Amino acid sequence: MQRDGVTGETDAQGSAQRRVAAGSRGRRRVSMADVARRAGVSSQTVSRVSNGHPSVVESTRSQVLAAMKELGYRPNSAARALKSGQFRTLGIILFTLSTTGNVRTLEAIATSAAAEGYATTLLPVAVPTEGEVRGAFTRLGELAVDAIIVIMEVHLLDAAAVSLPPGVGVVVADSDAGDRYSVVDTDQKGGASDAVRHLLGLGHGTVWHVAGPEESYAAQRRADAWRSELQRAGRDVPPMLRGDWSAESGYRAGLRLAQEPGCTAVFVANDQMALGVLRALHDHGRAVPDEVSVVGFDDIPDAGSFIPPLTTVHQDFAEVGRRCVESALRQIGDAQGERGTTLVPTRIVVRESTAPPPTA
Amino acid sequence: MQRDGVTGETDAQGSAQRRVAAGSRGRRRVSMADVARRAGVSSQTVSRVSNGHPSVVESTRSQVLAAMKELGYRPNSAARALKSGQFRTLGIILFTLSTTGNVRTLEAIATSAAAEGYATTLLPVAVPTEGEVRGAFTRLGELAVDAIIVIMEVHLLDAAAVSLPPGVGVVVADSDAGDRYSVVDTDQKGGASDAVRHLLGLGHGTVWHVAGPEESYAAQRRADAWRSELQRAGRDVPPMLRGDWSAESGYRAGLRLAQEPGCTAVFVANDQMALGVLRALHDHGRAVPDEVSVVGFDDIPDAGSFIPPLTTVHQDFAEVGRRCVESALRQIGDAQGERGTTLVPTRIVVRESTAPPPTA
DNA sequence: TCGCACGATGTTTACGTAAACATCGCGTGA
DNA sequence: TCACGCGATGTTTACGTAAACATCGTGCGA
Repeated sequence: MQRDGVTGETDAQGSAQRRVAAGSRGRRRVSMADVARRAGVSSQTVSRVSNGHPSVVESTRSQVLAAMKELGYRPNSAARALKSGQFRTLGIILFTLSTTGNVRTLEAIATSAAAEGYATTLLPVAVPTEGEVRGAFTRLGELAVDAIIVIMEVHLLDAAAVSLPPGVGVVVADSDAGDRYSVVDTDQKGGASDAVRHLLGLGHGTVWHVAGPEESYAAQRRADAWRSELQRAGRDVPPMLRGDWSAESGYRAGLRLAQEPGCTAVFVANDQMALGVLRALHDHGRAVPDEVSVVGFDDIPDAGSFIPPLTTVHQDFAEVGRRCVESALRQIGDAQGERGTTLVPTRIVVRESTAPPPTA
Repeated sequence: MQRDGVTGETDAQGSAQRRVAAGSRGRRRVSMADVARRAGVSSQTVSRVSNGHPSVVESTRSQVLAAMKELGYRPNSAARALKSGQFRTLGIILFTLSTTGNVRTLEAIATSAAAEGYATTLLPVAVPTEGEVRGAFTRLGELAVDAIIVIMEVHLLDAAAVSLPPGVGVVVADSDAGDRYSVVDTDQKGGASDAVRHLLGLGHGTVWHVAGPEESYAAQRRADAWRSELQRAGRDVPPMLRGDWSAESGYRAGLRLAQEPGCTAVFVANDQMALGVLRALHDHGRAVPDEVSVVGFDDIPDAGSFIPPLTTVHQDFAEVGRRCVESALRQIGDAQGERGTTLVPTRIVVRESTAPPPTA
């Protein structure tokens, strides 16, 4: 067939047209048709080779492969997506990359997604107002994504949910969201309880708490666990201090703790704030861990290099990311993905910032 | 026209077909044709409204808009990309999100890109071997991106460059790359020189250096600037120590520095390592800044919360990100984007880790 | 008053791929 | 020996959009 005169003529026409279509600047990308022509097969055969379809005889396959290589063929993902209705892309919506947790989770998501042949599209939302989020989702809806992973507080998601494109799965990381979405979360409660129990186990009478910002669900749950663990043990619950996750806010909280003579143990809701607390205690001559014990949360890479190395609750962000991708892909496959919550366990890492209380 | 009997019949047929096409699961997305039918116009008119084309009369426009809203129409970006040849997406290739610089740069890129209506696709490369990088680029080539921003050492890029899809612009952040690519970089040399001059200006006889890993171009340039600044001032150049950017490696370097009685000033190539150095000095009773002054590089958010707050060289990652996007978009527009290097200035932030040397 | 220009809208077509269906030829069993 | 089946390959078509071109009507100048 490839030597048929009529076909030859059609080819010539095709090329001419194409040259025109390509316009004045830059050459058009190589398409299946080009490869097909070069290899002397139909474009459908090229498609089959490209997708590893079994019913292509070896000799044909290698011929096509050679033509692809020669011409530098690369499949056009837009066309593929248009035809198949799948983009092989996950959208990630988040507020900020300034917390370690988000970054690590994102990294794990991107890595696992890549392993599954999925790309990861980022959609940062600068200011967490409802309007902003809604805008982000609208854009995501138009965006080429098969599923969306949300790394943020879900109550902001609520207002935006209406504009979620139907048929796109949503996974929420590290938030509540209960029944409406699939959720992958760290076991905040377990981790916080472990931290408090560790301190009580060392003999401290009670444990103070520097919490994260009010609007953070994670912060809230860590605080709740701290409170109920103390109550269960029948201890006094000291007033709760609040920070905004930053080391600076931790420093401010630490200044107040340094004035409290009765304070011998602190559970800080994240490592960055713990860094600030350590500095405040140090600045006011309160020795850690000899006078005051400090426990953080997250186990960021630097935690082992704090002064002193920080005892903290390790979060497995990588696992969270992996589970998010897993759940997202399952939703893509299933259409009606399950809605459950997956809890990723934590573990406490004991370093040098905790010790028994000073014998009074 | 919209009340024509034949047209009505066509409508009915269309719907039936559509239902079949949608298959058993989930409904097909609303297309321009659906909106057109509902609004009683041609799909081309819908396209015009969708793209804000001027020659649509107001009454028609609002009719179409209403139909879009009613039907929940969302443009199909795959089709749009196929037709226009543009994805409105930037691809980011990087090794790791574990360094602050990469994360901040990425964040700025994503934000600026979003502001320009571009999405950002992440392509992490787990292990920085040549093979890995090549794979990443191959995938990026198939990926739906209009330009690529590379955040990594360029010598690894070299091997991979061959598989770069033609016509896709490349911007390299924070590396060399000279003439082949457009480069946006922080003024490493200026920043490092400032750090050394600051210490010499305080009266220190010379300055030690804890460098980053050998294969890092940034580390190399910071070390070069340190050396040449000392030489220019006619000072001794102490042996250089090396870390791998981590706080832990900084600690190890700090242990060695603590043994050097003559060492009164250290320039550390990044803040994380500086954190480790601070702890090592602290552990060995060397007071900072009274006995030893320490300067970092990066100005990570926590730097002000170190013990003591760290004097460091501030990098404007946000600006780097912004410039990267700017350059990438220019390349998309131009086809032949320029190849120059853009330098983003640094500034030294003086905190409490530096002071004049102890009077011997 | 007639024709032409221009604005608004409709029709056709192509983008690159892959599913669905069609065809062709060869081997095998009755 | 012939028909049938099946594997390999080709042909047709549709995905949703937007550029290019076609058409229609209206208003204005000669």
